[in-house]
Amino acid sequence: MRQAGSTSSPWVSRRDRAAERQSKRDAVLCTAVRFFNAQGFHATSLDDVAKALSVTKPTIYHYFSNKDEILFECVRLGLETIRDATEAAHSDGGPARDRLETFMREYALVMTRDFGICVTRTSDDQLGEESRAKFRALKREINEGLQSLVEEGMRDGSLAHGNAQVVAFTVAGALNWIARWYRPDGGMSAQQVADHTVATLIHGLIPRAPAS
Amino acid sequence: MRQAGSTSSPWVSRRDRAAERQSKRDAVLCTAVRFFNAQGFHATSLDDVAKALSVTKPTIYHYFSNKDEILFECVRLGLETIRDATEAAHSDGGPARDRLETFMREYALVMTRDFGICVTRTSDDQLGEESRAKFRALKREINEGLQSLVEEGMRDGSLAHGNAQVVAFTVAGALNWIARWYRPDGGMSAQQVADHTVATLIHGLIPRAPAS
DNA sequence: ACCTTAGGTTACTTGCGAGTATACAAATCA
DNA sequence: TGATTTGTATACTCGCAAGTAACCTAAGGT
Repeated sequence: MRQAGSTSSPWVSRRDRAAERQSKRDAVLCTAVRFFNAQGFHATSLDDVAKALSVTKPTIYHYFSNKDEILFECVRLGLETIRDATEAAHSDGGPARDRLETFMREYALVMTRDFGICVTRTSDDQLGEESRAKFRALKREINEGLQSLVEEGMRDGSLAHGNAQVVAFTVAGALNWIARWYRPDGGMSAQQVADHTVATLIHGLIPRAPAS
Repeated sequence: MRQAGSTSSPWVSRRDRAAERQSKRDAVLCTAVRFFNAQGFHATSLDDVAKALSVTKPTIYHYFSNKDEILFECVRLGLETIRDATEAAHSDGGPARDRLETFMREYALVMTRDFGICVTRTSDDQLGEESRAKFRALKREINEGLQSLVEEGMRDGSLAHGNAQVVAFTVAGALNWIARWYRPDGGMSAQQVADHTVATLIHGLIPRAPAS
């Protein structure tokens, strides 16, 4: 727990205390997201989460102002990872198709992890006013990033022409769905799932060589 | 309301009364599913639904034994349409690829309608014991049907070789996602969305002719 | 005329879980 | 040493919505 506090004196102060607070906050999120994914948000009481951490509910309220905030922080962690990947895909060089592929793989991997799973299981009616707005904004940002990547690829000829919006949603849907069916103990690694799913989307269902 | 009662005598009886009861049941489902889709299941109270129908809550309990049953009937209506389409796709003749394509289009269309939308917004933690089991069974049946169709296509050469399970989930994910983004007033008809999405999945993202 | 059943109402119970008031202990600060 | 801040617990409030009890009315069967 007591991480990187230069000297390991018993007098932990300022920076260290802040770090400890942060790590406890994180612990709440990690525990909460597992419950949310396993039982659903509404079916999870903060007493459940508290008990799993061997504390009581008011302790949780010491780190978060309400249940909404906890859920939002979970989805934020998932979404920001993906958003950062879109940004990387845009600033990198090379043909759009390659950048898209890299992005898709990263996206798929996030969907095999707790916070990513939470994103797809959360619908915005579970969040209050303000969180909902931020949640939607993040999702829109990601979708626009994905769509503009697709458009770029259609323009530079590395992707087949078509309705970029539909293509973007098709990709997003297939990738998001991973969160619903992937099980770590199911014979495939997360990486394999990501690779196969991306390959399916890229190459399509029908054979390449001699179209029927 | 008084439908097809042969003569339109004021003495409605037996069969007609049963039909009327059924139509009221259906009205509850139609109203409820709209609320569920708009606000989420938990955020919808049966008082809301009752008020929208200009009746009171106990009236609803006259047609359904609890809230679970209402939700389950909604998803059942959506899922059974899809399941029937899988069965049709299996019993029809012709190359598997064509049957798969027809099935996908039908699936996509269901996802633009209320009961289909409800299916993807419902996670099984919202249902009680028994309904949950039936819900899962239906979904599994559909997925197995889809997957075996894919396997058949890979065998007869009308579909590209690959991991049939991943392919099935990729298809299901892309199609299910339609329920999350399609808006009837968004410039595309349901049919167009279905066609474009299916085409994207079938042909893949990269161009067919001169692969870069 | 009378009983029964269907469909509906008003008014209630009830339980769960989010969020809070209050108190307490330990450590840091001055 | 005393004051203040931080983290935690115990024990509560409180509102909402699911589900129920009891009652009413009208129509159909006999």
